[in-house]
Amino acid sequence: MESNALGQGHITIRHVAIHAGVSIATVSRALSGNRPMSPQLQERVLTSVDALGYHPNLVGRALRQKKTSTIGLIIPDLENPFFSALTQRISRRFSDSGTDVLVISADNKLELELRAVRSFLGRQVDGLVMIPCDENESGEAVQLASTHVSTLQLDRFVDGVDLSFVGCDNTSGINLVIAHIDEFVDEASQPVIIIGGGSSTSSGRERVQELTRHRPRSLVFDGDFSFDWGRRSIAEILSQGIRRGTIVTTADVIALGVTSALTTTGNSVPKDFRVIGFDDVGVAYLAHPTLTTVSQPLADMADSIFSFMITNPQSSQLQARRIFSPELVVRESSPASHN
Amino acid sequence: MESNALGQGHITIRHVAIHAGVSIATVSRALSGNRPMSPQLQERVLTSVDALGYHPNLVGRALRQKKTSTIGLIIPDLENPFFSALTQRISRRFSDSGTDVLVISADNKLELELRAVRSFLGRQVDGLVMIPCDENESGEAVQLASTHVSTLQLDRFVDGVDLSFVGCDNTSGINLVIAHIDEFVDEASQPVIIIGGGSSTSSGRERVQELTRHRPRSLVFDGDFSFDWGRRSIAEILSQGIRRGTIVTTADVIALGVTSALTTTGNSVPKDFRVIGFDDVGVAYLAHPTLTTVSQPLADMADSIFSFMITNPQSSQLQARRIFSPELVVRESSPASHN
DNA sequence: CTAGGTTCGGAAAACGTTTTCCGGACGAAC
DNA sequence: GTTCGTCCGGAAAACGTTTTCCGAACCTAG
Repeated sequence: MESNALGQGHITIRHVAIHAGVSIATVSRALSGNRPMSPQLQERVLTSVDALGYHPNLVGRALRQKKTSTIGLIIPDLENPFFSALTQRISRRFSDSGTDVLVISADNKLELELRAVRSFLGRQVDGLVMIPCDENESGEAVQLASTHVSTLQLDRFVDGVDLSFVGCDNTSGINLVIAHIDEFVDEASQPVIIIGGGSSTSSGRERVQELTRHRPRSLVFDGDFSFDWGRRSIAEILSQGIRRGTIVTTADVIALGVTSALTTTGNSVPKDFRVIGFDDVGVAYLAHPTLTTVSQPLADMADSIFSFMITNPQSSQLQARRIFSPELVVRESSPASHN
Repeated sequence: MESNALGQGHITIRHVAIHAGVSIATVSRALSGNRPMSPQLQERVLTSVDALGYHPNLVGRALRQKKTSTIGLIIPDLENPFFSALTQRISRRFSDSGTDVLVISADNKLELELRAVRSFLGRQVDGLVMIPCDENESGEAVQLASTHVSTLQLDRFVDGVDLSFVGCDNTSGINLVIAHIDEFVDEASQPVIIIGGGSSTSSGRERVQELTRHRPRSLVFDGDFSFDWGRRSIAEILSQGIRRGTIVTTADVIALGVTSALTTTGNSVPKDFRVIGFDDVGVAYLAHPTLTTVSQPLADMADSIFSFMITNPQSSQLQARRIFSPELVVRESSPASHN
């Protein structure tokens, strides 16, 4: 395959310079437009570039410029559709900007998360966006990142670290849910069944906290952000003899597992159990029944991340906290007032 | 945040050398273990490394070593759960290997795909794995990649490019589906309704081709690999007055949209329509009804990619074609023989 | 005691860029 | 005709590593 005309390795700027009969500096300038030059000379250089199929080595460039035109994105779990949607939106937002977004999945493991941070730092990313795995245990990783590069926490934050953050207002999101539930006369002010997903993440904890604040005597089950936990939680609930109620989950993935397990076991949604999710991932409206949930403004969040990364001077101390307001989307799993 | 003890930028190997009172070369060797050295000296160096919080600049290393310990992965659409599952498996497989997997999403756009290739090549990845967006139009990107770095096509391949490939045997997968359908006496050898997802991808095309080979008079609808296309296709089918049949889709995402639209419009699955997917993504068994589908051996595929990338000498011409056999998973959307 | 080998640390080259600095050529102004 | 800018191209330094090469020191064997 090596279609390289010259004997040895890759084609470098030096080869182009020789081919065009100019200096290395000239080639660099012709390509970058960094300094004006005579059009015919530039033309000559560009012809050589094309002829040789030269592509600049970004590693060399990065070393010299101390800048990689790259930001890192660390995701706890790519299989969580909320995170993959977020990833997609962020990439899309950056796609025209000249810096590209490199993604590493931490697979929900603290060790891998830390390794990902180290890797990105070593690779000299210009910025780092991370969704921390754990509110407490991810401190080391986040701390390390933030001391070396402009870092942004996304969706979840780490306790004690005073660092920039982009996310949604979980409290107000839950308040929308509560207000919605209160429309049902039979359920108003009654305890609910709360199925949480990892109280060791800030967003998971915040959502559960706000729920229990409004409905103190609620039943709380805690697991992780997965379909499977949703399923398993229902097994537990049914085994406790519970046969009806309003189930509020802290993520759509959980809610989908919940409705699946409920209908499989012959329980009706929303007749026996109302189910409410959070995030509004794409599959939420495909579920059967379609899922009432709280929708996060992904595009706005991506915009915010973008402007933070682009405009933020490297070592700027300014800590932005951009909290976005979510919206309630009522669907079949907990239909509106008419009960 | 810059906790850097010295005035200027980052801590380099030079700072460590000065701090430990040794040469740069010694620091490098102490860290890499590249050449044996007296334990006490090594100890001294490592102490300085810790004291200063030094982390090697991988850009510098990469430039020198002509190797980045990195492979690139280009995904057409991260929101497609099959691709995100695949991504997750691949990352996981590489996680202990010292090379990390960087992901870029092409957002189903040829232009972004090409840009991603260029970016990865410029960044000197040691290998490139890509799921091409389009069987014909992605040729340029794949070609470009393959002339510069050891490249692997995944799940889909590009026409005309003779290049290594890892994927599943779509033909045998569809044959499993056909055999399954033939168990229904009322449907045996009857035409089916085929809902394809982009005949401009090799896997999409292969699946539809094999289906029409067995069921020549089938109705074929072609769209893309998305939930939404699944939904829309049903609108079209119903508008044609079709009220029962066996629907075979070429991807679970489509099938999920299909079942969703069917149940929403009051049609029963599997009573009126049987629905069959492909891929066996995580949500397939959460759907209502749970989805019959063809399961791809993701872990085996990830293993194969790993060994190709690790063992494959850079410019080795050997073209591996690792085709894995999928398995049929029968669930509620097209229950087994008893009809 | 010397010759030869082995060990181990340092100086410096190399990787592929960008960019600073320098110097030559040219034009204009006095 | 000299001087001063201005323009434009090249030489070379710099970025942070790794690795080759060299040389000093020490040890062993003859």
